[in-house]
Amino acid sequence: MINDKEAIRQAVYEIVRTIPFGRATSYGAIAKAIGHPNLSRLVGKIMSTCESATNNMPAHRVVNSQGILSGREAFGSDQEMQRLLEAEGITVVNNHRIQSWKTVFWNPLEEINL
DNA sequence: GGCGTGACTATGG
DNA sequence: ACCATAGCCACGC
Repeated sequence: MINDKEAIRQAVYEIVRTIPFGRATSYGAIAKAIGHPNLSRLVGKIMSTCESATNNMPAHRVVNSQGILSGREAFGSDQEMQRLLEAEGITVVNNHRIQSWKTVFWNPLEEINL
């Protein structure tokens, strides 16, 4: 092992960049996908420091397990995360929760275990 | 090493 | 739907 911390961050970035347009996933799902099912909070931490605006990182497609936009405060403006989601056809109810979350949800494990 | 914090999650009232 | 609680664990002080 070279550097766990860095490896995890890179793995998270890869998964996030793999989320298809118009879909979204959760912190816990990403944590599982990288083999660390208990590190959902760390995934959130990584997203908060990923500089999505300047890093080609669709961090707006990552929400919590209920489809709630728990990270919307980190996008500069209050409605930026919702705006980005709706720009790709995802409806957000009251700047809070993704509508039809069950169908919008994309499981990275399905992509990995093809 | 202790302690508070957090873009978390599951469960229960 | 909302709030509280408990488990979780890296991170920074």
